[in-house]
Amino acid sequence: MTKEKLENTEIEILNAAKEIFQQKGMDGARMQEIADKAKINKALLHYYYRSKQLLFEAVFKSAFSLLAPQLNKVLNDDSDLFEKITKFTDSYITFVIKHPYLPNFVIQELNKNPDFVMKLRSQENFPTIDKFKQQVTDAIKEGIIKPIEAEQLFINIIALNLFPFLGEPLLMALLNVDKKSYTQLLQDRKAHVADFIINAIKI
Amino acid sequence: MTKEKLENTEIEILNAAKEIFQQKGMDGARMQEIADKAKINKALLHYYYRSKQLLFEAVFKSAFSLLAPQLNKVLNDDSDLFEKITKFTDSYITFVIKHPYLPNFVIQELNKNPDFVMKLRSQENFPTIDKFKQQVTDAIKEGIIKPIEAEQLFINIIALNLFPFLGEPLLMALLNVDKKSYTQLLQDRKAHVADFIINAIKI
DNA sequence: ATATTTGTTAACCAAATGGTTAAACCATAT
DNA sequence: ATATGGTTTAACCATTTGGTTAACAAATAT
Repeated sequence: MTKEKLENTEIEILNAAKEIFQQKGMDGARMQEIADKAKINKALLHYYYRSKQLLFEAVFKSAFSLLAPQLNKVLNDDSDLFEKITKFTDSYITFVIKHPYLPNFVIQELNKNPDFVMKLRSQENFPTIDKFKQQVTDAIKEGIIKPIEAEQLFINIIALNLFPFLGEPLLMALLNVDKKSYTQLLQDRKAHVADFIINAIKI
Repeated sequence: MTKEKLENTEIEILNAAKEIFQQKGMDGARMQEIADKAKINKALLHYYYRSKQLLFEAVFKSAFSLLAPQLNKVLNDDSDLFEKITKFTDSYITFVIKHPYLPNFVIQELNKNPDFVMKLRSQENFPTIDKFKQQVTDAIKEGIIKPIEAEQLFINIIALNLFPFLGEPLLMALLNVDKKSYTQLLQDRKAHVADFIINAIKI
């Protein structure tokens, strides 16, 4: 079928582009390599996506729309503060195992092109901190946690969860462990990080 | 003087290369741009550094040799555990203000080329975790801090301090703050992060 | 003084790269 | 069967890019 073939090709290109862009970044990626991975002629890339820049943006938006729900688990989930910290910490590692290059890719390309953020803000479902802020304020008022800025707490949660993946090669070298031990270390963090955070803030 | 001129040019090239490579990465950097910034002819880059790869490696090693002492403040400083956490947290932000692109650059290029780590390990002064590990073990034995793996604690300290810079554009967007407010937030972290860590581990 | 080594440049080169074109292919509607 | 529309390809193109060359300039050694 024409329609099916079309969608297949278009999706095949996007998938190939995701792999290449996420591993090599905008600058390191080659259109020919994406075409090879998608097993199509290079001209087809332009037929469907016009230019490298537009293909890249499609990949980036798609990547961010996978990351956003993860962040929303902290920012806009209904569960109790401690519970959501535990849940996020536990589920995030699963997410990264499924998309190993994604968080690094998003952060890296955002750093290289900070104005890019604008294009995301307008997007549906862009995470906001308001609800989380209210939740932290309430928890403080109720005497459940020590006074802390919601922004700082949020940064801490994200930092403790994302950084071990962003800094993997550096940390592996500093800790002098191989890939297998490091993976074990990351698994141990599931139990460790939530405790660490909760200990830091609970009264 | 020849000697002076030579060293001047060579250093001028390295400085220009640092700026360009650290901002644009290996793939995004252009030899011509580096030459322009150093105000010399492009051929001189090759005269002094042979190839883009070698020039890049010189920049990378130089960058890492600036970062290493920072990490050693956590790993190999003689001061008391709580004190060194406070000192590191406080001094790290000053370091990053002086070298804004450096940590991101090191982590990014290490991710893109993990075998690169080998070239660093052999380097003089490469940080190791042994001393810190002993210190944590002792502090636990003395009942000063709760049981915790030294590796996890180290990752946490580095994560909480590095991530706000690595993820700056992302965090600015999520927190919906401008550059000025974000800088203020980072300043506030000087007081906040050490407390956060110490609260999490002290008995 | 002059030969020699070192530093610097303009011009050049081959390969790679993003992008285009024109023709072929192929499913479907008439 | 055939005209029509979107889909796919091989060949091509202009530009960019890392790197080289040969000649010139400047310093140092003899």
